[in-house]
Amino acid sequence: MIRILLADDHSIVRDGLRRIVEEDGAMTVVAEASDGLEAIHKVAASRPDVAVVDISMPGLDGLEVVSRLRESNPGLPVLILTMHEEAQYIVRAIEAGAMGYLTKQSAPEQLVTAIRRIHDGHRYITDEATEALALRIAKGARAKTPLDSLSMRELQVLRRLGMGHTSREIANAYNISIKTVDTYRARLLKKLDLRNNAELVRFAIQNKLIDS
Amino acid sequence: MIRILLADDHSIVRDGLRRIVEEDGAMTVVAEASDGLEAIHKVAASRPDVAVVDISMPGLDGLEVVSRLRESNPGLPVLILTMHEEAQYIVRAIEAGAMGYLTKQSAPEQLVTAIRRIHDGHRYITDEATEALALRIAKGARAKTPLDSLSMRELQVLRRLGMGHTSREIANAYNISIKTVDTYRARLLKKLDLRNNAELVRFAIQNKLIDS
DNA sequence: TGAATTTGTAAGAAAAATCCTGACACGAAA
DNA sequence: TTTCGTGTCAGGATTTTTCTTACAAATTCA
Repeated sequence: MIRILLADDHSIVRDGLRRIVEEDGAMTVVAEASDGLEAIHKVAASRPDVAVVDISMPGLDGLEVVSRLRESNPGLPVLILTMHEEAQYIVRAIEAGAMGYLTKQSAPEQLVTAIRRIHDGHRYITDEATEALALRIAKGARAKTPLDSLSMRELQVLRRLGMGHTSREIANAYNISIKTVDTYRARLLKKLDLRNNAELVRFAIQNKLIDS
Repeated sequence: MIRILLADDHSIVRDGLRRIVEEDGAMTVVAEASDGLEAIHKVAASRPDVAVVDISMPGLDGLEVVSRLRESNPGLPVLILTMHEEAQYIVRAIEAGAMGYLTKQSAPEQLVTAIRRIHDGHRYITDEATEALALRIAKGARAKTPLDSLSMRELQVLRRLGMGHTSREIANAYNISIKTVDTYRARLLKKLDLRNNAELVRFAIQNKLIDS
């Protein structure tokens, strides 16, 4: 029996996922979390075999959760679930240490397959994801879009700023100093050649980092 | 047996919803759609008793779908599902003619309850939604779009803020005090129910006040 | 018509964010 | 091995934001 932790901030979605997973007799959801921090705590408490984590959650986002779990539970394979099919996230997710990446557009069977695969120690990456990854490698780390030049932290901060979060909120979310957030902001402005928050927001929207 | 049409562009989510709904023995999903247009076609083809429609879909969005169904199938009650808990959408959904409004943060049982309620000819609005609606009505009875409630100056300032201008620049442009600009900004935030510049920018972009 | 509200204008004070400069450790790359 | 990018943070000067209050003129409502 594969023991699973589900993290998604939409309880209806989470519940649906649980039913999909449990319909396969060999899997069971042992814990659910509605935000990143809760996910981390519940992993510690219920020691699942696999974690399925939505990328956009309040508090700690999915990427951050993966990073942290990588440290605290190196053996735990994490499957990233997302609504965004943008390639950006795929690469980030893999970099952060996710073993699988699945969009919610995928067929339900893929969820089950993906869980089984990563539980067996393999990676599960959808075709689109593979393509994006391949492309990335083919281009040889050469920055195609300005987005590629951003580090993970920078991307996270950009996303949050785009959503209208204040430096303080971001600092709290990631447990870092406001000053640090400030530094990322400065680096973002420089790298993206923008002048202020308004332009950052516009950039984030244009690049579909946030939903409209 | 309540016959349901499900429209959501994420098939995993859709599948989860279907399982939730069908677990209740008295409901069955007779059609699924992954975008707005498909939803409208399938309503015509399979004549469901209730339509459950996600608000954010490619092509026609949920609100548009509701509006159209209102014309073509006046008797069909529509439940709007959304990830956004923002008040804005609630009001618009009701205006568009939705009989129910539910966020994905809601408990799964609420979905079943909501479907049953609107099938019985009632409305189903969550408490948060009700509150938002009441607030809206209490505040500014009319006001077709929030934009209509803005004065000329406010609109000008909104535009500039959206373009990334600082209060100082705006003050200079119109030969008024920074403090005055500041007042407009405060009034904008209040009228539009926004919290900060980032949201103002987003609003300006969404309402096509600036070419992004 | 008279009362209430909106609009355009602005100040003061406190809190928060921005800007700029510098720093340091660490790992990866050149 | 030196440089570069990243993640982290600080100090201090400057701006911006936030909140509150104010008031006359225009407008709208009862």
